[in-house]
Amino acid sequence: MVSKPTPAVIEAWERLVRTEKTLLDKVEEHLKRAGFPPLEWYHVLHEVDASTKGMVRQTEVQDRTKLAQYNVCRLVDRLEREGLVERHQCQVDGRNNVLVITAKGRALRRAMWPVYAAAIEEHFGARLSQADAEQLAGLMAKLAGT
Amino acid sequence: MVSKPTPAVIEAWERLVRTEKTLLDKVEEHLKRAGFPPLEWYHVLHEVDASTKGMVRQTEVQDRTKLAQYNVCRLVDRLEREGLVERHQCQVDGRNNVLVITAKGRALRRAMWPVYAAAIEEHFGARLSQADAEQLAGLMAKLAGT
DNA sequence: AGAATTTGCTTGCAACTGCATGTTTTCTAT
DNA sequence: ATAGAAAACATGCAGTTGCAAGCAAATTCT
Repeated sequence: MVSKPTPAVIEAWERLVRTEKTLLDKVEEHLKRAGFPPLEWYHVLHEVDASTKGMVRQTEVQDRTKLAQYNVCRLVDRLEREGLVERHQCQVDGRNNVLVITAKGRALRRAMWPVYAAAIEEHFGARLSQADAEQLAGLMAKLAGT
Repeated sequence: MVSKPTPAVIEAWERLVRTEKTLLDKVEEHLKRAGFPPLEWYHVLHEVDASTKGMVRQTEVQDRTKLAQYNVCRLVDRLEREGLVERHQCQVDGRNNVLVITAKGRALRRAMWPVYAAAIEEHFGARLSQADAEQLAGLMAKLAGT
């Protein structure tokens, strides 16, 4: 049986939802002002770039970015069209796509990071102590289970 | 000058973004399964219903939901089309719209709440202690400034 | 007062998302 | 070995969002 949320929980939820949206908007705005594509592009490029030898299965990206399957599919379409990643069929399991980041893709990711990082720091990091950051990470970990 | 985010800050940021998205998806899914409209509808109805005499200026809704202006405009279009709110021109300042919730709108909001609340509790509240919830609210407050 | 600016809201168009479904490849159970 | 189920990806269509531009009421400045 599921009981009702306490007022403190509701309060925390509302703040979480509102604050996170505001932060994302601000970060997106930084990227846009710098002439870069949306945050999701970065996240996908990051996943591909960060994984072994710059290749991942598409489904892996899905899991890690929490994007819907069809959104990853179409986002990869766009990335591919821009020459930022390549899509190959997996040799081992023919159902999978293997994504490979290109030099251009890696360059874009590298160029975006300083802007992204500065935005994170300005709107997020600068307002938190080290302990705060760890606390927040801990709370998110609690929320992320199953 | 803006310095770079520390690893702890980056970690917290990534977890925040990913976890929040996951939670929102889960909550949305609950509403959908119960045959209700999206969360944003609830949020807007909530703002209108919760304010004095069930009316607010549209711009107020914008501020409180953090939705873009054109999104509020079009979301209100849909709510109006469904007979959930009414849009009137403000007597005092002709630029403003005043939103008035209808009986139907109020009823929908009331019907949605138990489902929404249960989802919040299941995926969020149940994983946090009272102290956790307060801590999280506190952290969000720090992040929400200016 | 009259022009210029600001504020609040709307809208055409293009891009993106969600839903439902389809296709192909692999896995499972008999 | 084979039928049935599942996993991974793609896609047509309708609905939603973002951008840029627009309009109208109020405020500010000269």
